[in-house]
Amino acid sequence: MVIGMDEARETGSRNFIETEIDKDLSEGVYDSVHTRFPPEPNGFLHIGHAKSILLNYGLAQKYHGKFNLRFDDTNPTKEKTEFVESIKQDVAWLGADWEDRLFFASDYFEQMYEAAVKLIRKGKAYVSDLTAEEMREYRGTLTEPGKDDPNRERSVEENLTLFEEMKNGSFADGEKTLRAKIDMASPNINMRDPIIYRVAHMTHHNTGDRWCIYPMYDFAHPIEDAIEGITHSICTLEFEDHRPLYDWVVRELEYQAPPRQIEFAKMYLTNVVTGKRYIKKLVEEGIVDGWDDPRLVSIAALRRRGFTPESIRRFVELCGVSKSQSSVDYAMLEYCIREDLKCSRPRMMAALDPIRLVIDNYPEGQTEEIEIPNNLENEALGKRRVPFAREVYIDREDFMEEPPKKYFRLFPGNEVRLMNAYFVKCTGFEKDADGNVTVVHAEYDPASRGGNSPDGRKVKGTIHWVPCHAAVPVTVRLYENIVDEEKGVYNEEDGSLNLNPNSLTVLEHAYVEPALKDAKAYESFQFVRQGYFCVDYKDSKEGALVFNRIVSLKSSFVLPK
RNA sequence: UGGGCUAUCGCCAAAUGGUAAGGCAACGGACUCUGACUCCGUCAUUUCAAGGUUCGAAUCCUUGUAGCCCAGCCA
Repeated sequence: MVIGMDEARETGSRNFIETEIDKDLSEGVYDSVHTRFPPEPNGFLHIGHAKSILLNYGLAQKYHGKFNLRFDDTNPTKEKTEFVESIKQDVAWLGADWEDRLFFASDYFEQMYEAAVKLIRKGKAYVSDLTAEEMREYRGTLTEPGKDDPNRERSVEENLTLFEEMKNGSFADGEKTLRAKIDMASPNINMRDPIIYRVAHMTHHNTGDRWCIYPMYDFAHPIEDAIEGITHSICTLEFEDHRPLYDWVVRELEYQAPPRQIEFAKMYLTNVVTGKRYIKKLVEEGIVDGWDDPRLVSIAALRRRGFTPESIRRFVELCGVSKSQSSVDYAMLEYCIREDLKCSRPRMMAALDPIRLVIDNYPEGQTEEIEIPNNLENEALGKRRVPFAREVYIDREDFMEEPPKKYFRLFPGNEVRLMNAYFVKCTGFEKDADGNVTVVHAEYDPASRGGNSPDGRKVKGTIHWVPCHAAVPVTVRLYENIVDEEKGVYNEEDGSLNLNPNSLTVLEHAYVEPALKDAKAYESFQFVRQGYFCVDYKDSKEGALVFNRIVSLKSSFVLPK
């Protein structure tokens, strides 16, 4: 809750990264904070990236520092320009403002080349002739130390010449590499003379054919950070083992006030898939539309599903930051979108599985307009007028021929309120040959207009309705998580997924209020009664309303089977 | 089995030697023109385990246990 979070701030509760930053600031290591989000443009962003983006951006905000967006595009074999645009769009949508600081690692290739030359001159790097396979053999194993490269003691002059030849295209891919000279016996494999430059004759999305040698991540990243004046280089846990190398690079290159790497645990969510491999499989098998299918958790999918940037920001903040590997309950995300929409969006009526309700004592041909507040908890959202007539659609769930105990919606003889309209009392119903209820009959109390009876009598139930003559027919798509809630995410043994067969439900004959004909007027709305929230028309590919099932039906009345 | 990291409620997560916050979920109850929302209440004598130090330990020490990461010319 907001209160809880404010209290946490007041009591000085901070995450461990803030604690580290406070220390750096008070010790004068840095006098300001500068962070960055450094994606490789090789795919689409998902909820896990949102944590990194918002963490880095949030830190910059909190400390009145700066935040950069930088594409870490040092490997032309994997990167594409199309991803650059989608990533920019997602980062901007989340509200992380990089202002004028959009950078590309590839713009620093010249400086990286110079840095490599500097290392060679210092005797800290050398050109290797080893093949990939030999390299692996020389590296040793987790338990055995590696062996020195036969070229390890090449002269500075020779290394300089060879490296320049590498740059000039004299060698084929894989023929030569540039290695840092550190320690082949280090227990940390990353320190066993890591490769810092490789040859790759390939067109780069940004630099074209200008280069045929490309720096490796471990060499490039600290340089990128240092060039941009990053103070805290925040990354995920798997890079912990790389930190000694990061520090080695900035030390050997003699940067002043070099950046500091701090690692945090990635965000995992229950019942979702983020792995490219699994998503690829789902797409190929036609189970989902693509990477932005609302059942997935890419940023674009969440956007289509109706999540707001605010709800995701809140979610990330609520989850916190730590170094313990953890998996956040999907219910937490649902809570966040509910919280955001609750007071900020109009609440509308709909009949997802409609049956007709005929009010027999309401004059035929008569209509009137009922004024309904858009959101009782937020008067600023105003009111709308909904036409009312003798026949309205109600949801099938709101009527029962033989009600169980404690059912207080419509059943023969019972009186309920049509929301904001009238009290109606059920007088009968009709069935088709198959025994399905087709029409419910009722009589209304004209004195109860607006939803209250002057005689003060109460009804226990209030139900949604839409006028038959003016309702808007729609197709509704209900999305649930693709992964089975009970069985968990996937079988780690064989990599198979436990799919939820109900992840997409299409309702062909639903009706919504007339106001929704002009759907653009409402970015999203709530339809709480049936446990559904929020629609997203704008991004809807087929023009259907997209409902997001985020309130568990378990918490409302469930019809007995 | 070498190195690195992590272990606090079903799920996140605070507490930095001073006597276990908070949120999600769950469960009671009140309220209600959406069985929603809101509100009130319950939910760790104990912090992976066992020892030890201390007036005092989730925090320090010892020994275990479990999980994650690392042997790409990926990031």
